[in-house]
Amino acid sequence: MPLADSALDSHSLRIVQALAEHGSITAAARALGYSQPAVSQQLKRLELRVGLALVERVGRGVRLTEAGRLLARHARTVTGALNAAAGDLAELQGLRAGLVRVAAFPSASATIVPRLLADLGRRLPGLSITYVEAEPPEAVALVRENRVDLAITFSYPGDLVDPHRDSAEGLSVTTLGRDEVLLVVPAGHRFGDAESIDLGDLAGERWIGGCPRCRGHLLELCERRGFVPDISYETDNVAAVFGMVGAGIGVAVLPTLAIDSVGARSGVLIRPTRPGEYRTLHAVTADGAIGVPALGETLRALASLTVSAR
Amino acid sequence: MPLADSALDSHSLRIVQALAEHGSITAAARALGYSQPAVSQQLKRLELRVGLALVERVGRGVRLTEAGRLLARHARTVTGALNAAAGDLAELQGLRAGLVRVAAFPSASATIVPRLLADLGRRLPGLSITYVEAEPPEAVALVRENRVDLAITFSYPGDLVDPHRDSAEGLSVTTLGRDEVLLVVPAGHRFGDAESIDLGDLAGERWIGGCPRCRGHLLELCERRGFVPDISYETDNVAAVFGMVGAGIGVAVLPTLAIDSVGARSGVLIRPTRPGEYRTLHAVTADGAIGVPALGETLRALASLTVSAR
DNA sequence: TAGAAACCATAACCCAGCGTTATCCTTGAG
DNA sequence: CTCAAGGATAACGCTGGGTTATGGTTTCTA
Repeated sequence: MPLADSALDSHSLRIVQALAEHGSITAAARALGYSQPAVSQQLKRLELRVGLALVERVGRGVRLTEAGRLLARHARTVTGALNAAAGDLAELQGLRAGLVRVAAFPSASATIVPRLLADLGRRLPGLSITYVEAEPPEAVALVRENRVDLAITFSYPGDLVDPHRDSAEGLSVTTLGRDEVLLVVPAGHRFGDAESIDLGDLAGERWIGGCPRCRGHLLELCERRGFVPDISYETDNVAAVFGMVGAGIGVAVLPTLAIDSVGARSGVLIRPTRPGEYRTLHAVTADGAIGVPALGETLRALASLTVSAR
Repeated sequence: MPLADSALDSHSLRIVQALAEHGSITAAARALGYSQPAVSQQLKRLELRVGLALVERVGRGVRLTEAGRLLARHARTVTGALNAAAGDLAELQGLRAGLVRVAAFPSASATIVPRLLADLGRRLPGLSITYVEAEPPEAVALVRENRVDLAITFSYPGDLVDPHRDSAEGLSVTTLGRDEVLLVVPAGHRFGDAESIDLGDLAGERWIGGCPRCRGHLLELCERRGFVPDISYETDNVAAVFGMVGAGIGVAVLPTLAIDSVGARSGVLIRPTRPGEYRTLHAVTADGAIGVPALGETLRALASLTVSAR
């Protein structure tokens, strides 16, 4: 069969295209969600199949040869055609199934998601929604794997690990709004009467760490204030955080959604930080999927809910 | 990543397209060179990935659903783009490498191929040719696998096994000419003085079978004349056939190329059959590959050689 | 009406492609 | 000169995708 059938395939072309766009094997790998050796080996195998060099070493990097550039140009056509097919299929799927599969992190489960489901239930009774709880990296992976249509995620300023895998390649990421990060201190705390509390003033306190990403953010916040927090306990369980703070074991920072998810608790005070801290909420979908009517409606509903939540 | 990246790939689309073109999973499998379960399972996996039915059972066959037809339409674009890429790459390869890889059956090795190599050597000194001997089915497989650029094959009228695998899908098959099939009888044979010999007149003779395909053809020839040949010996070795015929052990039919490949032999007479019998010679290349200048030149040279060989 | 052929689905099995991690080498920047 | 960035290679494991075997259903033919 022709070269196209035995040597060229869409996956290989996608890799050549990523190399053309990102300039290095390492960057292309990151963009595609593979390791650097994976891309290096794939290119090597493709070169063997087509019988031509596609990349050449230049210094410590590589560049595409003429043959490689030729393939990269064709790759755009091929992936464009595949995306068009996927878009049409997704549209057919959306029209037919009227189904939107949603994933979100735990504190959204008790706050945003119930309101979203209620709102959509009223306005689009024929729409089916499935929901699974997943932290942002896992939720994004589910979108990439087409197991979920919409992921609600969050990111902190300065996050070193991008939940969208260093690149939103193949994803459509929409900012939904900000979720304020607040201090939780025991009732009767010496700064409890303040309208807001400077984090630096809590340098000597013991801290309750939250989820790994929240903890990472806490570390960064405190570092900016010039101290390293003494984290005595770590738990993802928001109610447990409240319990410990209420018992005077330490203080914590929690996002508003997390606080709202367990409701008001006696024995603790909640105060904004000075300056204010926030995390950003995102809606993540697959490229092209937004053309699916059901998903479009869901995103619009979600956006309006999170605007009013600000 | 979008559906295109995780669920849709060119290989899957090629299978959907083959089903659209050939009408059944069995026929699509034949066209693609796979077994029927292989295609059936691929379609099943694709359906799971895209989350839609692509085929539905109708009687003992299947037909494409709306989603399947949608994908088949897109498949034409995708495979067209891949073929364009392959064509450009092959052209670049041909221009650069100046290499043509040839495969042909044994009796061509001693006749057509040396003349081809000599002719091209004179006219295109910069061209490199590699040659491997292979019977037609194997030679065609080498073309399909892109291990060979050009295969010289033959077929007999009524061949039940098509060396091009039931379909020339992905191949370009050019008729080169006819190769007359002749009778080889011992010198002094009772019909040796005749200008040509009716096969029916040799019904009572003992026969020397040739290669499996030649033998198959012999059986068919004789069946048309109303008898079943008594095949005493079977060998692919043309010289051995001559030796046995010369020793009076039996008679044989051999194509002209086979006869020419070992040259004239004493002790045997060579006569045309009445009516004349022929096999057809073909040049087989991959679709699109003919655009490669070096291969184009080789094909032209081959065609002119085999025209003058008629 | 019965048997055979055509077509498809499924199961079990095997293997090669394709990802990973580990590690080393080369190049370039500071 | 040292360290970081980028790439290549090796070893390993896993899974997708092919095979054969086989059974079921449908349709055609005698």
